[in-house]
Amino acid sequence: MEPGYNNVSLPKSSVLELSCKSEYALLALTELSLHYSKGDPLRICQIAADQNIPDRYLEQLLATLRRGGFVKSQRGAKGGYLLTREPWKVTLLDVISCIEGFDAKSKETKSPKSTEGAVVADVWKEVRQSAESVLENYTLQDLVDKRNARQQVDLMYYI
Amino acid sequence: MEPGYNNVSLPKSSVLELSCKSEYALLALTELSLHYSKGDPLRICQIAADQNIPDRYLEQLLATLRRGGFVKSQRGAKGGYLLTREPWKVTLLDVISCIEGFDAKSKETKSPKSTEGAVVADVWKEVRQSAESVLENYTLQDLVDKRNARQQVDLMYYI
DNA sequence: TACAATCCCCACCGTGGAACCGGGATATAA
DNA sequence: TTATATCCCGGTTCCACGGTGGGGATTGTA
Repeated sequence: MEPGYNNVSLPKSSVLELSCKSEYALLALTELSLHYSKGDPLRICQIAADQNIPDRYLEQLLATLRRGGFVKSQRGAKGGYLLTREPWKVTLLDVISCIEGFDAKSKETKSPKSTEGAVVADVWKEVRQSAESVLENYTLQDLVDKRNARQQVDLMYYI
Repeated sequence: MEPGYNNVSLPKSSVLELSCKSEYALLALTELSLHYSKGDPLRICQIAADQNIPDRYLEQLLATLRRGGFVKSQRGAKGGYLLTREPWKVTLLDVISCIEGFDAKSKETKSPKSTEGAVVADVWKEVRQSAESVLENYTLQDLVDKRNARQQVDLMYYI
């Protein structure tokens, strides 16, 4: 058998964690959401500096988000990025699906041959759906709101 | 900044998937659960053949499970592996935590510096807990039961 | 005691993704 | 035209995963 993956119901993957990539993307989109009411674009290096993200890496992620229709870009001087949708209309699942690219991945259940394999695959599916339902219940606006609430608390502790 | 990981609340890793490793481990433990009432051990190559798992790889996983206290081994001729606990007392979360080794990982929240980082980290945590709660609600015995139920159905379709 | 069966341990390899970095082309405002 | 941005293509490093190999230790059985 060739190296790589054996015939199981799983594609590749690893642990039950969300990637740094997705976190960066959400941080950037939060920043853009905060800036949404004003119509001027935000530069990559601006977002990167504010959120402490390597700018060249962020560039790639924003490109993915642009292809996914979450942001639009304006090139040239005074250019940058803008949200295309209202922050309260974008769920975290939307974003993460785009970044991790598992839209095209929902078809790979691979028909596990053993009965046990199918049973485990069912559990896997349930776990994933449970995680996705959490992500589906938050929008970018929620992140902004949580951020503001937390800053209030931080401020109170500071005084 | 040196290459590798930037300072975010996430460790490494990737998507919301469970690994092949964990699936193999659960399949093997299901097999051992089926055999639990009889007291004789199961050989690695036996489990591997039944579940279609590469035996040399399964050996490593069983070693991990042994160190985790889920199975015990009997060496020498007529040796093999046995469950140490009753199948209904072992949750899938127990097993997967052992295999993926994220018991020692719950401390690495890395104190994200930005408020937004903390907000995203909260969501991450919630997602993880949601996934874990699903895994916590199933035991090895449940896998056996689901397997038997599914085999009934398969049999009906066969007739 | 010899021997075969079986687990044990350590080391290795290939692949693919994550997280970056660089350089040059292109578009745009001033 | 020039400074400022994004765009695009590529490369690099690191590491976990999936899998393989070899030799050693242990144990039942003849």
